[in-house]
Amino acid sequence: MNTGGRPRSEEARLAVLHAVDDLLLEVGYSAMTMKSIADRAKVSRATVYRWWSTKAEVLFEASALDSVKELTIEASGDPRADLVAYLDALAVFLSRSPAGIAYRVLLTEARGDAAVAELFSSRDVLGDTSRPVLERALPGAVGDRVLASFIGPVFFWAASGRDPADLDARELVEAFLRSVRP
Amino acid sequence: MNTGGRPRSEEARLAVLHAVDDLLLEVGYSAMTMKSIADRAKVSRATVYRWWSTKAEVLFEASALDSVKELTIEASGDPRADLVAYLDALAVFLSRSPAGIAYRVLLTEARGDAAVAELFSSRDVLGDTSRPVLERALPGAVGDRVLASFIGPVFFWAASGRDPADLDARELVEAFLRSVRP
Amino acid sequence: MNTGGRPRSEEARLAVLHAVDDLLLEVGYSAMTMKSIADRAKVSRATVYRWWSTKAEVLFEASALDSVKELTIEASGDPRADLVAYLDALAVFLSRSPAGIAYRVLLTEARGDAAVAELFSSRDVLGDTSRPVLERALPGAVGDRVLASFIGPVFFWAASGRDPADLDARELVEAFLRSVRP
Amino acid sequence: MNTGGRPRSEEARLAVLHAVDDLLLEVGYSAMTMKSIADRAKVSRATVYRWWSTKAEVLFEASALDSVKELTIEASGDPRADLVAYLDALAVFLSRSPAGIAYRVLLTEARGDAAVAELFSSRDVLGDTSRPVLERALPGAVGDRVLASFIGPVFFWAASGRDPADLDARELVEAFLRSVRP
DNA sequence: GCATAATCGAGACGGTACGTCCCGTCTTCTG
DNA sequence: CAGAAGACGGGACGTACCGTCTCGATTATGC
Repeated sequence: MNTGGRPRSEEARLAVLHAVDDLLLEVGYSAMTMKSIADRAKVSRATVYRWWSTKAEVLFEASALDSVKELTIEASGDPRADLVAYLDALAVFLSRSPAGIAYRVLLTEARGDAAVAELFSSRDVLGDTSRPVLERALPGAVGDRVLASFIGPVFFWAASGRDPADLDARELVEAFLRSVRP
Repeated sequence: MNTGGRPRSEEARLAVLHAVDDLLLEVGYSAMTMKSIADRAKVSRATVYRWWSTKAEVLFEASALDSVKELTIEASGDPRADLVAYLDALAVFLSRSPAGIAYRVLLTEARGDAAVAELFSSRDVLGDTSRPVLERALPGAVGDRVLASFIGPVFFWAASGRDPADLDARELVEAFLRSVRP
Repeated sequence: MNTGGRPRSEEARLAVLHAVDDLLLEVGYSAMTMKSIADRAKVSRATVYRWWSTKAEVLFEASALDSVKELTIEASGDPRADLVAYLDALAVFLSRSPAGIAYRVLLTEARGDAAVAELFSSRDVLGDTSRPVLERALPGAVGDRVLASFIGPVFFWAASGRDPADLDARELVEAFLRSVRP
Repeated sequence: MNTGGRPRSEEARLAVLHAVDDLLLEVGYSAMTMKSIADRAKVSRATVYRWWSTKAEVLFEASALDSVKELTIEASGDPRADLVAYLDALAVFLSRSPAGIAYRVLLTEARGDAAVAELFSSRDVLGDTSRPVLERALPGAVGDRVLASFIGPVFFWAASGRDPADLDARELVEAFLRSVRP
């Protein structure tokens, strides 16, 4: 058996992923086309299609790694400070980071596009990154409801286009903690 | 003076708005095209363009009226019950109602499309409808932060595709009230 | 029986006919639209359609009168000079006059458009105007073949875009006369 | 160096040229649209536009080769017979042949459309094909005036919709020769 | 070193939506 | 009634992108 053939160009792969990041910020999701991605990456259109079926897929791969990286909070020893740090990171992520913008866009796309929904089924970025932080502060009490109460306010703030700088994460965490501990 | 001209067809207007509602649910926002709207509404494409510039605009008009209607909670005399009713209505709105789906999609579209962002600047549906209900329960204390804490959890729940039936609005309201009243 | 009603506006009629003449020269036949005619004539589109079915019809009416006028040669007493005068008039008509341009365009349109062909069946402008002049020079000898020999060279000259000033009508008439009188 | 790219489809090219020929006869020039050409040729509209800017350009290419072919008269040894043969061919060409119809239509279109006029500047089909035949009969005497006298009558005959069968080419040639040789 | 094989670029292909323009018809108001 | 205004359904315009394809050129592997 011949396992030969020219190997995939890592250079091309990275060029595409970076192009997608750039274009998302510059022109937005709907104005970003497979053609504009290929042109920006200086790669042929066929090369993009060879490795990704849709722009949602490219975008997902482009943001997946960054998402976890940007939302991972090291344990500082002070669980309450970690919660504040997480919300701060989340606010910036959802409002400013290409990966976070991509996350919001793809989440919206997921409704009405089963292929995109499928991408999310394998990985719950916000849940996976927030749960450890929450567990440190509230051991054993972290269900979906509590998680939504923690993340929701910041998520809504970012989604509705408000400035993350106007958020007071410390105040939000205190309110959150009051809400779970009567 | 001649004020002439054939009057606008109300029939055509409504057909378009209904077509948009239908298509949003059936095929989703990005697969919905101006052509498919016109075809579904049995209206010429030019007629759609005559009155709306983009599909975002049609969608906004189609959902604006319904949005307020679906989120308006009559004062029952029990402010706490009204909060519960609002969150229930909000969960259904964001997860199931065409108007609510449209709201989420347009909000995402607003980032990176100034024209869509402009549409929202004139009308803050969630704020306008929730603020009166909150004011009845917490007179004088309703800033943006409090509003985000109230709405956020449900918004996140719906945005991440979770079932609104699994939400316990009563519990959410109690947690919310604990968070604001130390 | 009611014979009342507002009478047709002669002003509008003339405005349309002049607009057609102007547009034919300025933008050519195919770029001339019913809308541009109406706009140029400062007349409503419906008014144009009320009196003419197609732009070919307007053009025909606009050029019919002028055509005969421009090609009618008074008998000078010298039949040969009249032939020269006719060819000179014909060259200018076909190359420069709006009516003549219209004539050539409509003649081409006639092939493949029965409605336009119909317009010509009632009136043979070139035949009607040239025949009397020819009869004066060659009594009794004017068949279609002779007429074609007389008109043809100038017609071809104009049709192929050559300058009418480069034509020597006197020489053409002499050649023509040599050709018919052995 | 990469000179790559999928090669042009000769099949598509011919399908378009034939479609144009067919449509010209069936529906005429103005009713022939770029869309109808593409549909008839079973080719995408973009493919037509990729290679030709306007329907005039397609039509020109479709008729150019045939035009010369249909109007080329082999020297028979009898110059006078060759002139008759040319006029016969010309009459059929202008009245019946798709290429000839196209020639007449484009010539009319050339007035008022500089792009079409440009097409003709590179190639004078009637002049190029008739001049050699004329030179054999009248060596050294073939100017534009003589050429117009030779071609004009047949051109007018065809342009005004008369039947080419009613033309007597032999008689026309004799008249022509009388006109040039006193 | 030389076939094999997969990648890469370039760019044509059939297709579809875009937003615009004009078609010819209509509906309403004004003169 | 005529005429102006202008909306209507329809359809072609020329452009852009879709996803697929067919090339020649390149870069690995394995004989």
